[in-house]
Amino acid sequence: MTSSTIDRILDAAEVEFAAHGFVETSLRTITTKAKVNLAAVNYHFGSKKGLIQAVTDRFLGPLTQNLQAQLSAYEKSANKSADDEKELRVLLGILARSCQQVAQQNHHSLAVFARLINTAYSQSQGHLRKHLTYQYGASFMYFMRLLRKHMPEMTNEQFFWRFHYLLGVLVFSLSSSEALLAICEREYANSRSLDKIMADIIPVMASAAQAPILGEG
Amino acid sequence: MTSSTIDRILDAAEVEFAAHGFVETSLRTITTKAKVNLAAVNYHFGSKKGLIQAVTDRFLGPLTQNLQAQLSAYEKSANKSADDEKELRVLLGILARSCQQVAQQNHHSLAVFARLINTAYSQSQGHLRKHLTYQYGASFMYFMRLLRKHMPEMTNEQFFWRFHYLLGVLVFSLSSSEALLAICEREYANSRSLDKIMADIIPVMASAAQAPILGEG
DNA sequence: GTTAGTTTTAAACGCATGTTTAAAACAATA
DNA sequence: TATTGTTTTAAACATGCGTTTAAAACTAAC
Repeated sequence: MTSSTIDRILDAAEVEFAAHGFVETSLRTITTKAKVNLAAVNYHFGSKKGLIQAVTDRFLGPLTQNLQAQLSAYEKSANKSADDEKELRVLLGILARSCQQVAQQNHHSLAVFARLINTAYSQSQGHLRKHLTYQYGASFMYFMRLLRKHMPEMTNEQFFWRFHYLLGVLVFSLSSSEALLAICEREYANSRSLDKIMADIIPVMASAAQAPILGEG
Repeated sequence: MTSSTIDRILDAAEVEFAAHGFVETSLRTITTKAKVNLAAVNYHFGSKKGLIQAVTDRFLGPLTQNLQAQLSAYEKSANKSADDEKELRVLLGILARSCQQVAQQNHHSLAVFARLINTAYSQSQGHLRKHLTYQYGASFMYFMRLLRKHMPEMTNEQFFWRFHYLLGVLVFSLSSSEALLAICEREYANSRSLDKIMADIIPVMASAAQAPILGEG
């Protein structure tokens, strides 16, 4: 079967990328772990860049689809609260659930996804960020519009920044999850899980979203 | 003057590291920008790893010193509020001011520092994280202990996680600051600054710190 | 001015990387 | 079975990297 080669590469790449980042993971490591020939990556994905993009798309495609469905279901539902914080939690919960569902169904690593976003944003040139924005920007605009409704006392610019502060909680927590979970296990003899983190950060993000705005921005 | 070589290397390294990360920045790029010979890095710092550590230490040394001083001054001061959120803001403000002061005085980039923390945490092996913990852990424990006092309704473990969620806001915002500031300029025709971000996130982090704890952790 | 120690320099080394090549193996069709 | 197109393979390629070397240049002390 031909696609098993492709899938094995994607699976191995995802694991290695999550553990060691994109630059520090070599194609030789990936192809060895995937038990395929070194040249297979260039044959099937054209280049390492292509592979990274494929790993991304394999997650973001289903995610945006899932998110879109859940958000429009939410939008159609009648029982909305007047409490902004509550609605923010609902929306952030939808995002979290979407991520978890897609990750579980397709056996993807949330950590690699977070690291990807992290890398995309912190690179100053940001080819990856532009690709993501171009490809999936519309879906996330939808999510942002719904969030925006419950953060009414801000200008658009203030919302832009606040949104990225929230994103920081999510992205950093997931990016560092491996290290943090290990420290937690060692320090508190308590083995948490990524699901627990996801549940944890929803009220944190909701509170952060509603923090007062200081001065004039 | 001999130290000008060392300083020029450190300055150039800081800028390049901030822009392109540690792995993606070559010594050849650094030494070219610093207008020094390629071998100078290995002569003065032993290795690339040593250079990265030197860049770190040049910032973290003064930072912990500054922070320690400001925190003990804070601890000695009498006018404490009973309002936890207010005190959290004061403490987070001290951290922010410390970072800014040290960055400004020594002409360091806050962005590179944030990326360093980011990298240190998201690397699963985390040699850098362990070095930082070992070298500067005590100073930040002090800060954490003071924070802890105003987040009393949590277990130590819950505090550990909450603290890193807050850290996510700071680290992601600063790591991505270059990209975010550029987007903001383009999208809203408004040129913010890093200082504005630092001021912005204090109430956000304070609110996040006080978010309710769900279920049992 | 000679000497001893430090710093700088240009060149090379060894190695790991992403990529390409061309032959081999395989699959499907007629 | 012969043919065609696809996939896999092993080997090689070119490049860029961190590092090392040994000679040169410089600095300071005597």
